[in-house]
Amino acid sequence: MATRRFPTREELRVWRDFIETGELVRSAMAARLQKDGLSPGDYTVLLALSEAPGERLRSSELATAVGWERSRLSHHLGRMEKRGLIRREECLTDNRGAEAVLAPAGRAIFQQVNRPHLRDIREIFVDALTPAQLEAAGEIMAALREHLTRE
Amino acid sequence: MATRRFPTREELRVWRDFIETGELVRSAMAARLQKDGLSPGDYTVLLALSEAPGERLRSSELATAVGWERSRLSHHLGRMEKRGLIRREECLTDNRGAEAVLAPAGRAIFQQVNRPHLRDIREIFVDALTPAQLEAAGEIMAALREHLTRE
DNA sequence: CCAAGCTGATTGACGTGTCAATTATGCCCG
DNA sequence: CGGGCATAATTGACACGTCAATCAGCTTGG
Repeated sequence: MATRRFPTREELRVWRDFIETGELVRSAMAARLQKDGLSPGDYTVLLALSEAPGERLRSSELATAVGWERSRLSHHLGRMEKRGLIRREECLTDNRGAEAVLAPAGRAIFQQVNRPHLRDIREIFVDALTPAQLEAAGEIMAALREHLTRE
Repeated sequence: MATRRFPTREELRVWRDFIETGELVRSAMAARLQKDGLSPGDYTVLLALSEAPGERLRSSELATAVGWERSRLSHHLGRMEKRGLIRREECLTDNRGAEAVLAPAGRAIFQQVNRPHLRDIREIFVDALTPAQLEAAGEIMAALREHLTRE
């Protein structure tokens, strides 16, 4: 079969569903986190720092750990620092470097939020799908990623 | 089997893959549209207006057509108007109302961008998946949506 | 050694999205 | 008819993300 130039109506429908449902799911999760005053980004950063040795990471390591651009992380850490969730310290081994350190308030809110958040993942995502669908979802995401990075 | 309290490691992996892959795919598409100077939001609005009778819609109809909150639409239309992509006119039948009208520049850019965009959907999304995966994706999105609105 | 270039991180400008407040008009009931 | 409530839309404040520019410190080849 020759490569079709344009998607069919049905393919287009699935594409739009993919985009819109993704937005719906993310915003549903964001709303739940927001009740405890955290954004999804906040949670991501707090999780990474919580798991890091000494609850601290170089900015660049943190950036690759969460898959963000440096600049995005820098802005986000600035906001989190202002709220007292993290501290910034200079790096001893490289004077250019900066380290982000989990602050007490950050540790406290993370511990308070983590288990409810895991339950929310189950309620919003896992419980919505059959085991077969969940497996298929994993494969679909892998295929999309693979295809994207292959270009 | 009793309802598990927390997701398993594998379920968590799929959840994170779902979120991250969604972001990857959306940003890949955004990058392609950006080459023609359009954001995904711009495209959505231009598409809706192009298909509307008279290439015009009441703000509230446009909002429900694209599934946005009023306020978001208002901000976005403001930016698009500043760039000359749309015009705003008063509504004759309801003095509170406003209509968004496709401007010549908006029509031109949309016609220029639409076919390449459809090709991009095929390249980024459709071509990455087998027909079975595409069908499964549709069902998974439907299940997630259904589950969300059911709460 | 030291200038040139690379790397780590921050900053500013700007587009985008949400929430709450505001403005203006329509509509209904007493 | 007119006070009160609903509705249409906008606005302002702020969080978030990207891009390009910047700055400081490391590193290396001539």
